[in-house]
Amino acid sequence: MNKPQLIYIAGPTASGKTALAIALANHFETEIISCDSRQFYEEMRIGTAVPSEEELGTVPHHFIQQLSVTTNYSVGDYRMEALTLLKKLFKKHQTVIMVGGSGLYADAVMKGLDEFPEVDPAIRPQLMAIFQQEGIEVLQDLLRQHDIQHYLRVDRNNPHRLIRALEISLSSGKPYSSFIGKRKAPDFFEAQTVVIDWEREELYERINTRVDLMMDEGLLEEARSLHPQKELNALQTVGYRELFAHFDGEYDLETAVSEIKKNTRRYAKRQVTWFRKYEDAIRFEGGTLVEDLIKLM
RNA sequence: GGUACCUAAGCUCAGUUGGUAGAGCAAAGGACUGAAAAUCCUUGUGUCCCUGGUUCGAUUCCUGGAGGUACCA
Repeated sequence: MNKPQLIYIAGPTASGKTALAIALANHFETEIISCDSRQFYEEMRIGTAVPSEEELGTVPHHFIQQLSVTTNYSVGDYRMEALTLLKKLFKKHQTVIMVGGSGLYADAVMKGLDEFPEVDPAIRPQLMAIFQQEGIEVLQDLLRQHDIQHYLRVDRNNPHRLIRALEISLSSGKPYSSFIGKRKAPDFFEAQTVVIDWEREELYERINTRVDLMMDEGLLEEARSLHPQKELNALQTVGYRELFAHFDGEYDLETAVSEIKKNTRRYAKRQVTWFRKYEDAIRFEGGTLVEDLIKLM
């Protein structure tokens, strides 16, 4: 018997993934799982462009607004839940659609993730305090002591990377690098990626237009209600941060909106970079008829 | 209409005592294993407005012109 198939719809923000995923799900009479790390949070609706009520009504969606912004959630959690769900879905469907712009999350499902030990939650705040008070050199020195191998290959100016490696090394007593390189891709399905490409200029036009639309739909109010929680990880998100800065008096509203547009464009660029490495992906120009793509597959 | 100042990278500007130029921002490229819409790295050739002149050599000095800004009429 053929293995079931996961079709992953990738593409930068505002490329039209949602509509394509729904069209494909209808065609295959199946369901959709999201791998958009911000659409998980129920309090963020407008700024993350979650599918409309109507769209959600047509096809069953999973991992959409199932969490509160106060939840601590990570790729590891997502991967486990997504694989469990996929096993269930594949009992009913030969094909399932995954859609979303968080490349790391998609890769965690399709290519696997290494197993790391639980970390003591007290460690990260301590490391962050060291970083803020004493500078990154201290983190670099610590990593050199605890994991010389990883020290030699990490991006040493990146505090997130240093802190993650250190919290694993310190709480397990074993170097971070001793845990990596063992991951395996899950073998109970085949994955096929579809990447939506746009001319850069056209994509940027779509982004600018969409940000204006979000403002019309009430993004300002949505952000205002989240402002008191602005320190939460889930709220380190384009479209919210800039408005928080506006509420804090850092920008006038007009500047905040143009910053949102700029930061969204930059985000899209990073996504494009990530998706370029998907060598086996089917690529097609944004705006192509969905019917043509279905024929192609 | 007159006077003064300006014209330099996509934008805002620094600079060259005459030897063809560099910052910030924007932008582009890249990395990515539990913070990922996060975080981090790399990248600056452009008729120095046009036209004559002086000079071995002009983006730089001088003449004329165009556009802009301010003030005076």
